[in-house]
Amino acid sequence: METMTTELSASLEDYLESIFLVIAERGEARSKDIADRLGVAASSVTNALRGLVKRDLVRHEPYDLIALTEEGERVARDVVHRHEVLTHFFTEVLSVDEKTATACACKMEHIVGDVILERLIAYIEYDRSSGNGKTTWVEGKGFVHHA
Amino acid sequence: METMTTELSASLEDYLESIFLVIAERGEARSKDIADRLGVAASSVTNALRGLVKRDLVRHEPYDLIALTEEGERVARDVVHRHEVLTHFFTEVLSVDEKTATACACKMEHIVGDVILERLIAYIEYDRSSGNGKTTWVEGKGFVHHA
DNA sequence: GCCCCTTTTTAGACAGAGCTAAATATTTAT
DNA sequence: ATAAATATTTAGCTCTGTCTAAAAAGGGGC
Repeated sequence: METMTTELSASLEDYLESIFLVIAERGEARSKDIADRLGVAASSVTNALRGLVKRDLVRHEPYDLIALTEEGERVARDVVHRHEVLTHFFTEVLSVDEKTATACACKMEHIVGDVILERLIAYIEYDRSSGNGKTTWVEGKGFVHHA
Repeated sequence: METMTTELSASLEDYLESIFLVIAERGEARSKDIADRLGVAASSVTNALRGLVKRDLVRHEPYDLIALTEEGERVARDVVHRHEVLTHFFTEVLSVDEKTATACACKMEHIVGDVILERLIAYIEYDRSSGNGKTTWVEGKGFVHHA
């Protein structure tokens, strides 16, 4: 049957996410933007684009702008979503600093599955809508609940 | 200077962890045990051992048992620790089922840094020593606090 | 002591993802 | 309009980490 859609690698997810974000920020995306953002060589982008085009997640003619397909945009949004939920959880619930939170989210976004993501979202919500007091991180004490 | 200790890869961390656990369980570890546990070919283990020996994390003479160096044991314990904390957090705090928790922990253990790990530990402790009531996951409702 | 079975290692291939250098397009500025 | 600057692609290399097949080592039973 060969409908075997190989699972998207962490690397390709990163490229896809970058393309999505660059388009969101600048209206269009070229190779160089992606290379700069990811800190890789331009040729690595060309290379990754081949993989993404092959999987029908990206549309791209040589030397032209980079565009996402419907499916590509869907997947990209999903990665971004995972990234945001994780960052949020780390900063809001665990009181971790932005930089550390983002760094970890960047790697975890390729790993975390639906079930855990759902629970993290629920936990953030629970934490936010604290009708039962607030839990905060206190240096030297750990997490503390204030009524 | 070349004292450049390259960061241990996720893959090598997995091998190291397996060696540690097999030794803990059976008293000794051979190639085959590791291959079976990780579900890889025997030759992949031989290969990985080269990397671990080179980094002085493992002692190994051809055809002989596999042993950890002091440093190797330290690193292995650290990986196992991260694994356990993560699994714990997922099952205890997020009420995720064992299998899903373990699967995610297996990947995250190679990623999560000290700061976040510390916070997770604190959160587990906070959750456990609930002198302020208990927070539990309720299907269809999310997390709920019981006084 | 020797044969057979299992384990381990070697050898060689391959895929993924990165790099540099060189070739080729495109864009911009004079 | 063309030369210079910039961007993109190609070609070829490297490193990990995996695999399979074949060779070599070890261990037991008899």
